[in-house]
Amino acid sequence: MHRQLEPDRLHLSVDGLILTICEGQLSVLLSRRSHPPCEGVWALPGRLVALDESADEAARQLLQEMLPGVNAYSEQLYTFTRADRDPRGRVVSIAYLILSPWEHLQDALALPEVTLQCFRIGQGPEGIALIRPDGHPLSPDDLAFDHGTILRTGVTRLQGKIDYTDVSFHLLQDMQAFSLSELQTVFEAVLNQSLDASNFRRGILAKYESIGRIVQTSIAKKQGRGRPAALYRFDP
Amino acid sequence: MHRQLEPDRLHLSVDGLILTICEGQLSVLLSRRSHPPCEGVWALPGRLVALDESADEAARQLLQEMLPGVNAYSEQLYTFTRADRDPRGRVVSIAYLILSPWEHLQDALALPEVTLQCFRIGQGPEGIALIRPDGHPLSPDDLAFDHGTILRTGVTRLQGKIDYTDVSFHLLQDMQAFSLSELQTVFEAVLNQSLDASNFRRGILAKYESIGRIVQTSIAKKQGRGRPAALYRFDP
DNA sequence: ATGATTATGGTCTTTCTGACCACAATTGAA
DNA sequence: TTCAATTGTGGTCAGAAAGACCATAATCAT
Repeated sequence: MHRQLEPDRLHLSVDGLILTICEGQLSVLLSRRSHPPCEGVWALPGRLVALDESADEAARQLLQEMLPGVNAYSEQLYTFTRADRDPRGRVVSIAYLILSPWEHLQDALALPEVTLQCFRIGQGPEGIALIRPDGHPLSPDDLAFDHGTILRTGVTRLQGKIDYTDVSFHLLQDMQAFSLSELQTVFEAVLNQSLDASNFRRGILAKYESIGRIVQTSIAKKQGRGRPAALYRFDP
Repeated sequence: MHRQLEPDRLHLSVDGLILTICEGQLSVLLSRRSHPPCEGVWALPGRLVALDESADEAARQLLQEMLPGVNAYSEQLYTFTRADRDPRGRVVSIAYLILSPWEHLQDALALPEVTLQCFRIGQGPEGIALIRPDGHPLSPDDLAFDHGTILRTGVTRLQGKIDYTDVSFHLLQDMQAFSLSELQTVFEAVLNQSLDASNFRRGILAKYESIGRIVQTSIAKKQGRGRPAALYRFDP
């Protein structure tokens, strides 16, 4: 896996920015590097692209290796090409924005061979910060290589497209049976602001129910306190 | 320039999707390939990325080579990585969306060493088509490699961000002295629909004049027929 | 002068948005 | 059991924004 990179050659890698909503907070999965460079530093999971595979395939393969069994939404985010971004040599990285419900990730993270850890993404007026599982804060700039830039780019992109695309549904535990409050939680975590429940529901239903992309399955969920929520199904 | 690509190695290139508004129509600059593969076929201008330069630098360099003296707006569009996209071998291409006022391009296109040609982009219900300078139509799929896909991706992206970013101003002849009709022409060409002049002006001024990004230079342009238009300056 | 043309400002109606309230349906505590 | 707290759902209402449309201003061609 950690074979030497040849100098004077261009290498292509994919890096996965795996985002999820954990306990109501936007979070990212990071792995601690076990080899130089940046040994011991937290980084996005990455992988070299083989000569016969596309970047999309490589990203899917990466996900398979890092989180066996997880089938997540994935889209190309941006390509990072600074010549000095990797001290080993010329490595161009195509970053992928990967979205998955926390419940799916949880199972994979429990596997012994999986080394990824979940960091909360705190969003303040000065930008974003990472909160380690033990509560310790971390700056994006503390990540390996230019992964802090990738993180910021990805979060901004996600925020930018959450309300004119369908990405939010891929962060739901089950897009075939979700309540509007669950969807609202996704929006609030991504945008880092609370939304009015009534207006939110009106907006979502106007956008999706009128064209049949969302239908009420009329099954009432009976769980926590409060009135049980109606469940909906999303048509991707 | 057309040195052999080595097999079993990954090559990185940048392709430039140079868009402009020519005679009120969205247009793209293409070059006819003079060497195999795809000899004689129209293609986006492209260039290999050197080992010591970033893709942004390579794109700027490409522009310098193809259109000396033109200083255009440029942003990364998407990275195309299909393993079989180039018959010569493994070539990953980072596409750049490049926007320039037609008046600037015109000067460069007149130079004898410049071989680019301007194609109108016709937008119908079935997608886009290219109109050669001689009036002959051409499908995007007739372009070399996957350049048709790049073209479609770029046009869609431009349309998507024209009304929440500042890209439109980079298609104006002079963003330091333009009339609102000129800006409206840009919008109409990109979106391929006519807009109400009154509502358009209200929208633009509300978005930009209130925060000082646009200021009226109060110089009246005296040219064609009709009432002379007030000129504005855009602060980038 | 006169009509055609383009620019600009305004109205009016409809739609969308945000703030807010009322009530429904559940749970947990008194 | 009753009541308070909690969560979900529907509605109102005012203000903002968007779209259709008209009126007028300032130029040019004839």
